[in-house]
Amino acid sequence: MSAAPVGTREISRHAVRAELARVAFNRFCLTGFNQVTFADLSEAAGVSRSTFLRYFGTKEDVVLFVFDPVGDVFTDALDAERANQDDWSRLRNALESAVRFLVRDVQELVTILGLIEQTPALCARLREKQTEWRPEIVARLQKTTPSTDGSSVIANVRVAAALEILWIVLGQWSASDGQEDLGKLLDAAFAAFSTPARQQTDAPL
Amino acid sequence: MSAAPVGTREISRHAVRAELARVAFNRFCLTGFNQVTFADLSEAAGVSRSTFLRYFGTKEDVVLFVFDPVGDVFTDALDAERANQDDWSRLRNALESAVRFLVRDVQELVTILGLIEQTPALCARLREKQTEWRPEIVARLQKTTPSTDGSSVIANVRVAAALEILWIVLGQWSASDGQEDLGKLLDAAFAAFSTPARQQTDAPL
DNA sequence: TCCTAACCTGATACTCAGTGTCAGTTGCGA
DNA sequence: TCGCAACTGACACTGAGTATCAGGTTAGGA
Repeated sequence: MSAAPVGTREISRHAVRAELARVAFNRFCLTGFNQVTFADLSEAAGVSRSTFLRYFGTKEDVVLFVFDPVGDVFTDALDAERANQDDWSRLRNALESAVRFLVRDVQELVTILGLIEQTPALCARLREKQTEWRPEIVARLQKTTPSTDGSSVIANVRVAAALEILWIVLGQWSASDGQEDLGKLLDAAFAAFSTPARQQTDAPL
Repeated sequence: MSAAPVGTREISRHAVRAELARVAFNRFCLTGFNQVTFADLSEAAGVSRSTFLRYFGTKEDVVLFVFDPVGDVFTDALDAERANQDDWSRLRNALESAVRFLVRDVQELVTILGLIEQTPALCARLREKQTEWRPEIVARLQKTTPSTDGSSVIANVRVAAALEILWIVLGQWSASDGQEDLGKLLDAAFAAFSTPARQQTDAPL
C-alpha cells in the first residue's frame, strides 16, 4: 500500500492537500466543475495559484485523488483471497474491499459520485485510472493459475468486467442516496455472469 | 444511422475533414500526439488555425472521429439479431459487426490503435465515447425482455463487459499486427463468461 | 545553539488548447 | 441577378498547465 507519511514534511503536505481539496470541493459543487478556475480555487483557499497547482497536477486530480489507493486496495484484497476460489468470487470479494475503503463518509461519497457523473472530464480521468489498475490486477489473478494460451485474454476480460461493475454498482448506490446494501448490489451485478443469459433474469435480491 | 451527405456543402465538408485528418495523422505518428500543436497541423494542411479548429473541436477528435459511428453500428446490429438468442450471443454478434465496420484498412487501423494505446489522452476520450454508447445499447438489449427489478443492472453489466471486450480484442489483434482472426478472438474473449471460472481455462482456439 | 541544505511559497512569464467575434468571400437557391 | 447562408482567415481572449527564480522557513546534524 502507499507509504505512510513519516516525516513532518510529509504529514504537513498531506494535511494541506486535504484542506485544499475540501475547499475546492465545495466550490465545484456550488458552481460546477468546469466553471471554477484555479484562480478561484487558490483565492478561496488563501494560497497562490502556483501553490495550489503544486499540490494537484490537474483540476481533475483535486476531486479524484481519493480514488488513487483503490488499485492497491483491490490487488491486496485479491491476494488475501483463498486461491482455490473461482475467479468471480475472488473478484467480487476484492471489489467489496475496494468499496468498503471508499465508503467512509456516505454523504461525502454520494456527493463526489454525483459531481463525477455530471462532469465528463471527471468520468474520463477516472476511467483512465481504472485502466492503469488493470494490468497489476490481471497479474495477481493469474498468479495462481499457470497461464495457458488465451487465458490472458480471459483474465483481462474478467478483470475489466469486474472494474466496470465497480462503477455501475456505485452509480446505482449513489442514485439511492447510499441507502441500498452494497454487498447485495455486488451480488446482483455479478449475477450477470451466472444467470442464464436468456429471457427473464429474475432479480436475485 | 447518420444521415448521408446530401448537399454539396455536406460533401465538401466531409472530404475536407478527411483530408485534414489524413495530414494530421501523419504528423501525430511522426512526432507524437502531444508534441504536435494545432499551429503545426494547420500549417501542414495549408489552412488557418481557425479553420482547422472549426472541423475538429478537440485534438483528440482529429484521431477518434472515425469511431463515432460505432455506437450506431452496434445498436443497429443488435436490433437485427434474432431476439430469441441469449444476451451474450447477441452482444458477440453485434460486436462483430462493429469490428467489421472498423476494419476497412487493416494497416491503418493497426496504426491508429497503436497511437491511441501510447497516448493516455486518446484512451480517455475513447472511453468517454464508449460510455456514451452504453445507455442506448442497454435499452435495445432490454427491449425484448420485460425489465424486472434488478435486470437493469444486469443488462448494464453485460453491455459494459461487451464494450470492454471490444478494446481488449482490438488491442490483442493490433498487437498481432492484424494477423489474428477477429471472430476467434471474440469467441476467446466471451469464453470468459462461459468457461467455469476455476483453474485451467484451456484456450478454446 | 548554530548552520546548511532541502523545501515551501508567491511572483512572473510562457506555451498551447479552445472560444468567440468580425469582416470579407464564395457557393447556392430563388 | 440578388440575397442568404455558410466558409474563411485574422485577431483577441480565457484558462490550463509548465518552468523559473528569489526570498523565507524548517528539519536535522554538528
